[in-house]
Amino acid sequence: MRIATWNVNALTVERMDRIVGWLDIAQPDIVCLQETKASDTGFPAMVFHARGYASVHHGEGRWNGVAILSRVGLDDPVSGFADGEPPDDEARLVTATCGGVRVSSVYVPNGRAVGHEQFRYKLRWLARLRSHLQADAAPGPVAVCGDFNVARDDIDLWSPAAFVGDTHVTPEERAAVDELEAYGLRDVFRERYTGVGGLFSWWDYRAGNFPNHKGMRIDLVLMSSDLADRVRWALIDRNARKGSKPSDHAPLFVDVDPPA
DNA sequence: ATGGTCGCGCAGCGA
Repeated sequence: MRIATWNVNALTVERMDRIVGWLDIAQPDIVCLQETKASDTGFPAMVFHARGYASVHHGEGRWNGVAILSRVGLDDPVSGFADGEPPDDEARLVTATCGGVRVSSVYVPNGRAVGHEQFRYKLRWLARLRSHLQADAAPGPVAVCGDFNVARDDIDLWSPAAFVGDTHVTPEERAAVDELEAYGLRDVFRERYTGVGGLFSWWDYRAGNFPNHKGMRIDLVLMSSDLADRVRWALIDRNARKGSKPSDHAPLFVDVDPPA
């Protein structure tokens, strides 16, 4: 079973062509999308349906927006946090059961600048994600996939010096993701490429950063151990970042023996 | 060269 995550940076016409073309080539079974920037009524569910994918979308229109596509079933969808607290103002989380896996598509707030109100929101949001996972917990494997806007280690940066004092790399942000690992989720891509640098999932559009290999690894697939132990391989599909009108993120996919 | 490019939506902000 192939599980993918991709921050697509809006579902423009050109971007939809890319996504559909990528589905045809990569043949993922489950896809978590972020930054659809679509309303729920504007989400092109029929395009995905025609390719054999059921879908759930949680959107707000101009900004954010997350979705899950699945061709191995899609049940019990939940939009946003399931912790019983007041709903988040922004559409950044959607959860569903696909192929026996409880899958969440997450778009963690960017944080804007260290100390900014949006930075505090980011830290609160990551803490609340853990509460959500605990509240949503049921027996069986879990996969939390998406744009975490956190580079977990300096090896996930093209240049650690370039990010001193910036968001995405602070101890507080990294600790917030470590808390998810303490809860029992594993960064399965990094497990397969221990100590290997230069493996990025996002590149700034500006200044030729992509051809110059100036990127960050901020998109993650976190899996519960029962699933992480069954991973066969993982790949960031850098080819999908090439050419005209790309997203600024590349898709990450993980192949796993399906749960028993 | 301390900027650069996108998307949204029609100015300028957010990433």
